[in-house]
Amino acid sequence: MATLQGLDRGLRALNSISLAADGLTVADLAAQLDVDRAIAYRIVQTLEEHALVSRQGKRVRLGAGAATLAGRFQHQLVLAAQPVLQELADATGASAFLTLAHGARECVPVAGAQPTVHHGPVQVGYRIGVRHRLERGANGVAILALQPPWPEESEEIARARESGYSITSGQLQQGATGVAAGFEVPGAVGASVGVVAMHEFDVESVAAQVKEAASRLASLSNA
Amino acid sequence: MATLQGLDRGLRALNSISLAADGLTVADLAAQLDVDRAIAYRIVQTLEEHALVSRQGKRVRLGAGAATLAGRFQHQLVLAAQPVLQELADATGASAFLTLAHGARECVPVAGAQPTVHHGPVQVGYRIGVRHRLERGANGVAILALQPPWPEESEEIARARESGYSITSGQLQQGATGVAAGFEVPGAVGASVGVVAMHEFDVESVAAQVKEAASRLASLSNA
DNA sequence: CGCCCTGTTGCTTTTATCGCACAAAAATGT
DNA sequence: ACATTTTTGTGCGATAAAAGCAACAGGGCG
Repeated sequence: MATLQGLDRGLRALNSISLAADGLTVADLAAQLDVDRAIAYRIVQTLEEHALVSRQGKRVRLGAGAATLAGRFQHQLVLAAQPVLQELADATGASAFLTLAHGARECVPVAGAQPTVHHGPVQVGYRIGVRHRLERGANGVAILALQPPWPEESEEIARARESGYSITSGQLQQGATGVAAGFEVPGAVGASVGVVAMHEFDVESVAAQVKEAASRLASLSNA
Repeated sequence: MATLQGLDRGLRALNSISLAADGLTVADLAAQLDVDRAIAYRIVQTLEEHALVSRQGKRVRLGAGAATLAGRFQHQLVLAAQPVLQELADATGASAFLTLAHGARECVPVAGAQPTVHHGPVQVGYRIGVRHRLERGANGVAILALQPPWPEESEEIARARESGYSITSGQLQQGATGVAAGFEVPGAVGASVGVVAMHEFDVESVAAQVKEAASRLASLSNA
C-alpha cells in the first residue's frame, strides 16, 4: 500500500486542527505530528491557501473551506434523506439520524433531524460527523446486521438481523436508547436510519416507523 | 512563501473530487491535475485512508470525512460565538441566538444565550436545534437578505437588506419580537445573529448592537 | 482475438522536502 | 527599563521522498 507521506501529514494536521476547539499554535501542531516546526509552518501555509484553516494571530483553526467541502458532500442520498428524517423525528418525537458505513469498521452520522415539537429540554449528544465504531450504537449495529452472518458476531447483531432492527441502550450516551434499521446503498456502502431518545417510548411502534423510513430511503437510492 | 507541492496537489485533488457530484475516475483526476496516473492513485489512496474520499467501483467521490470536518467547523464556530452571544444578551436584556442556514430554504439555531440578569420570567420559545423555514423569524429573514435581490422576495427581506437588519413580530411565537443581522461564512453558509424578546425595547439601539455582533462573528470566521 | 482501460508495482532520477541553524519578536524576570 | 529566556518565523544545503516512466496482470468490449 503506497501512501504519500507529505499528504498524509497534511491531512493529519488538518484533523488535529479540527479537533482543537480553540485553535492550535504551530508549535503544538508540530509536536502532535512529531515533525519539525518548519514543516508544520509549510503545512499550515498550504492548508491556508486552500482555505481549510485560518490563522488568527498565533493560533490556527479550522477554516471556512471545511464548510464548503461539506456543502459539496451532498450525495443525492443525503439530500433525499432530509425530509424522511424530519418526518421520522416528528412521528416518533425523537432525534433521527442517517448513518453511513465508512470502511469495514466505522460509521459516520451524516444527517440528522430534531422533532419540531419538543417534549422537554432534550439534547441528544449524537453529533453529525463524529466517526465511531460500528459495534457501538444502534445505527452501527444495524449496518453490521446487513452483512451475512459471521462467526464471532455479537448476539445483538444476530438479533438485529432477524428482527430487521437493532436496539441499544447507553452505548453512545448515558441514558439514551437507540433504534435503527439498515439498508443497502447499491453503489457501495451500508447505511442505516435510526432514532435516539432520552426518554421511554414504545419500541414496537418506533421500530416499525424506523423500518419504514429505511425502506423509503432504500428505494430512493435505487432509483 | 513556501507551500508544499505534494500537499497542494492532494488538496487540489480533493477539490476536484468534491466538485464532481457523481464522482471522478482516477484517470480523469490525473488529467485534471496534470500528473501521472500512478501519482493520482497514490493521492487517492491517501485521501481515502483519511476518509475524505470513498471509492465505489471506478469512481472516486467525496467521503464522509467531509461531514466530519464540517461538524467540527460548526462546533468551533458555536464556541467562538458563545461569548459574543452572551455579551449581546446581557447588553440588550434579551435572548440572543446564532442561526445557520441549512440548505436553501431552512435554517437552524445552533447556539443561544440568556441575559445573566433577568427582566422577569422570560421564556422564549426559540429552541436550539429546531429547524424552521428561512421566511419565518428575524434570523431567517436576515439570512435571506444576504442573497442578491430576487424577484418575488417579500418586502420584509428587501427592507432587511437595505437597513442591514431584519425585524419581525410574532412569527415564531406570540408576542415575541426579533431583531437579527446576517453575515457570510465565506464558503457557502449563511448565518445570522439576533435577539428575541417578549417585551418592548429600543429597536434602533438593539439593531446597532446586533449588527455589531454580526460583524464580530464575521471577522472571526474570515480571519 | 486484439484493443483499450484500470489498478498496481519496481526502479531511476530529480527535485521537493527535511531539519538544522539562525534572525526576529515576544514574553519573562529582575 | 533593561537583560534574558522562550517562542516564532525563515533561509539553505544534504538527503530522502516523491515524480515519472515503464511494465504488467486482470477485465470488459467490439
